[in-house]
Amino acid sequence: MDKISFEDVYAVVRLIPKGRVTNYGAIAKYLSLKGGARLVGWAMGALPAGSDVPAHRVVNSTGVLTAKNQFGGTRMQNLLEAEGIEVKNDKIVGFRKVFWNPEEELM
DNA sequence: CAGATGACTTATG
DNA sequence: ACATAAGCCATCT
Repeated sequence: MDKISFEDVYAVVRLIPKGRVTNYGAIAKYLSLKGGARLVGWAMGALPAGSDVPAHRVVNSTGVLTAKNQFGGTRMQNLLEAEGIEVKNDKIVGFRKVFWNPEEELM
């Protein structure tokens, strides 16, 4: 595939270990989409409900739960806390520590 | 085909 | 530190 598609993004998101999070830019970069962070977000937005894709583990570069609004309330934060991720003020505590870099972990 | 849109990122004032 | 602007790519209208 020359261009990325939903499944490419989903595949990476599915690989995110429990208790870890990543950002759109990292996924985009892993897919060779240097500045295509928006595409990742767009793919997430197209993510059908009931999918086995942990979209709640994907946040923006600052560790803020930008997608919590789309999850519909506190559902996203609840899921993250259930995995051991601390969330304060819609922002992930120690984001740099729980950050999961696909380029480093998957190589 | 051209313009608009988006769960983003980085740089600049 | 907050606000604004520009850059990025796939899809939609």
